[in-house]
Amino acid sequence: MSTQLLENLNPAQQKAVQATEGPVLVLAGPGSGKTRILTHRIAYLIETLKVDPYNILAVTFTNKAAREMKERLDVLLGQGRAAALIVGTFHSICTRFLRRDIVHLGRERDFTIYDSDDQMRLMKRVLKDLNLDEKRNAPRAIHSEISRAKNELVCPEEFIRLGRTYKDEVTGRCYVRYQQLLRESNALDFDDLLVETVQLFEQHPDVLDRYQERYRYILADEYQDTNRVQYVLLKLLASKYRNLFVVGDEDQSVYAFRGADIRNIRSFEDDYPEAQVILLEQNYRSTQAILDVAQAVIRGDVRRKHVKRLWTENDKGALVQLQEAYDQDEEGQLVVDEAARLVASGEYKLGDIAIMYRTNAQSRAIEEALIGRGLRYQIVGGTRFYERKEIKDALAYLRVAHNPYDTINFSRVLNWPPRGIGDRTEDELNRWANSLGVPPYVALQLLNEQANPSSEAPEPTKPAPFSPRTRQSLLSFLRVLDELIAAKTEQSLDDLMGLLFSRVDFEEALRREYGEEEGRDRWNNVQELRNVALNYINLPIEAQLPTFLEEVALVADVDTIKEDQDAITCITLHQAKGLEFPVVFLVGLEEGLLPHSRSLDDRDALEEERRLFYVGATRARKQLYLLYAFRRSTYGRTNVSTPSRFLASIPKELVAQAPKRSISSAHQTSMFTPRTFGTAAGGSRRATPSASRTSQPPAAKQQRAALPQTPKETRFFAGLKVRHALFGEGVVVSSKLVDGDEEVTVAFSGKGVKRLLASFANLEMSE
DNA sequence: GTACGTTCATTTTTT
DNA sequence: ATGAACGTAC
Repeated sequence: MSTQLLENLNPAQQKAVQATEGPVLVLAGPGSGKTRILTHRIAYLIETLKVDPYNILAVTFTNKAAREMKERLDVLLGQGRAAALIVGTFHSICTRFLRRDIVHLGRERDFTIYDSDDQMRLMKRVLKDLNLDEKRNAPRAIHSEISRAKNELVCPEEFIRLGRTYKDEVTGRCYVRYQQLLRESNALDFDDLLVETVQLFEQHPDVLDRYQERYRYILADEYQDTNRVQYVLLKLLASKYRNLFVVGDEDQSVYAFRGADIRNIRSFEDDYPEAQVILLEQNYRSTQAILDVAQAVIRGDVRRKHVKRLWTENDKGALVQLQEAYDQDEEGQLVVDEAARLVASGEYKLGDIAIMYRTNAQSRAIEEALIGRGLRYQIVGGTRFYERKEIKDALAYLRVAHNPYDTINFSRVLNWPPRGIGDRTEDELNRWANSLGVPPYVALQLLNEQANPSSEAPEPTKPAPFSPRTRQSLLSFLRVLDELIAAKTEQSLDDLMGLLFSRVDFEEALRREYGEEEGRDRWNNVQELRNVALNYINLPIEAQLPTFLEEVALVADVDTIKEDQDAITCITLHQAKGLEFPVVFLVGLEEGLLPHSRSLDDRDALEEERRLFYVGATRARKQLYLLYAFRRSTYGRTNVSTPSRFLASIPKELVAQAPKRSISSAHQTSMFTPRTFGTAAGGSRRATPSASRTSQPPAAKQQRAALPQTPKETRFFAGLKVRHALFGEGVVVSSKLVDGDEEVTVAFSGKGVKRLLASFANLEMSE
């Protein structure tokens, strides 16, 4: 087995794979087999150093990479040998940790994960709560400030303390409120997943120690793209055994905008003075012609101190093609014609070809050209399946069923489909809930209690400010939610969705909203979601919904690329990182696009754009095409454009500058018959992610509230989350002292409002 | 409260 | 070009 482990690796790669224990930094250029090295290193640890796979943690950049790594390990080691090995992205790994241990931070383990859409809605709610004008304070901008702060591990209090400008002051207040609402909703946003994990480790050394003991060997890919919080995470985990094996390439650092700090990789040797550093400069992927061009571009950065000298034993290969198109439509035409020619020649298949661009918006012209040609394609990114409105709406119901305190998704479905609850009512409900100190869902339960007092009726709360008619609408909504909440523990996810779609009549609602045709398309999409749910049917019922929701939140778009289906891949340069294709078209190589106009006034940003070009070019194995358009329309306006400055750093002899419109080299493509047609936009062309199975961790070990003999003050207060053996999860509405005991009014999810005596009820506090 | 028309701003890249 | 946001009419 060991022989197989090392064969097909060159000496430098072998050296990396067989490095002794301790910190290792592998600086490796594109196409040098980074992923391969990581995989083989893991195999080597297990096979030769006899490390238990259980003690290894590997961080990859995408879930797709994680999946592939596990598959390759199964081949190298034999099926199932590496089953205990943990491989995943920072986000999925941290989620895993938190599901287990977030209770130490006084939080529920069943937290909801907020994606960017949820985050934006939450941000808008924050602005509303703080009476800030959305026009003057762009939610996106404020959110990205907050996100940046989180990635640098700056908490709200510190942010305010450090703030200098008025804008900082506003952002600081938003940050505070934003976190409050997240907590009230029992939700974490993407950034929180990492931040909370760091907090968990910093505040609970015993917990950290447990993880350090478990993960004695840590490996991380794309180390140049780590940001502060990721860096700290790795550092904390690795600080005990110091077996940290990282792989990266400065020249491929393209995520500064989300806080990636190139200094993390540059100062690795300072952090770990005993580190072994291994340099890999041989490229196995691309032809010499392609490498020459890529190198020419990256060397254009005059500030670079040392230039990695990439080399390859591969053939020179075909010259890189450079071509100007008249406009973006012709650009699409040229690409598609050439792609069709390549396929017709029999040399390549559709799946060998990728079209890469800087911005998602560019995909449209390409897509139209592909449809026109009838070539099968897949677009990675853009409007993702899970970001379609109808999908988000369906998911929103499920997420509220899972976690009724999720304010944002609650608002989302409150009046969808329209049920007579307008903005006015929503505001009123929120205000009323705020004044009671409970989430809106609990406010609805109280409203119900006021309307139909039960036998154990708690004392009347502050009367709700709704007209009878509005109240009816609100209560019928509550009934829908409660039915779903009741069903989630008794029915499979598939049945739960069935109930949702019939009870809410999704099909009808979509038809009403979008008309016959589009309504049907969207309804089909929703049903596709139900198909995805079938992947979870073998899990225990109580694990199906949470697992499904978690995986839906964490799939990245690049994870959904299908290789088994022969199709051209359209993808942004960022997402293309780590991938390779025999044929690559880089389109839109113009000033303002690559480099992007937003980067023009910042040297660092500009150099990042250059690296982006480099990343794109080095994805190609055999053939690289560079295209730009003479004029391009953006937002309906057309402008004359200039070729990208990066093209200027490529020596003329390295490219074949095709005369205008000659890439297509005529229409001798009649032999070519398209096999399938890409589905037109709006349909469900997008791949649905296949879901892997993970079992849900066992139930939380809750802290039990110790009851004093004779309470002098209430231990429970409004808004506190509690658990009851019979009624399950609930939120305290009020509490008061009665005859030396404490009488607590609690609104239980799906079970209504109950009045309980603290001494008998055995309420467990969650925070 | 909803439906429909008008205006207006909007696009960098992502887990 | 597209879609969100706002106003007016029902």
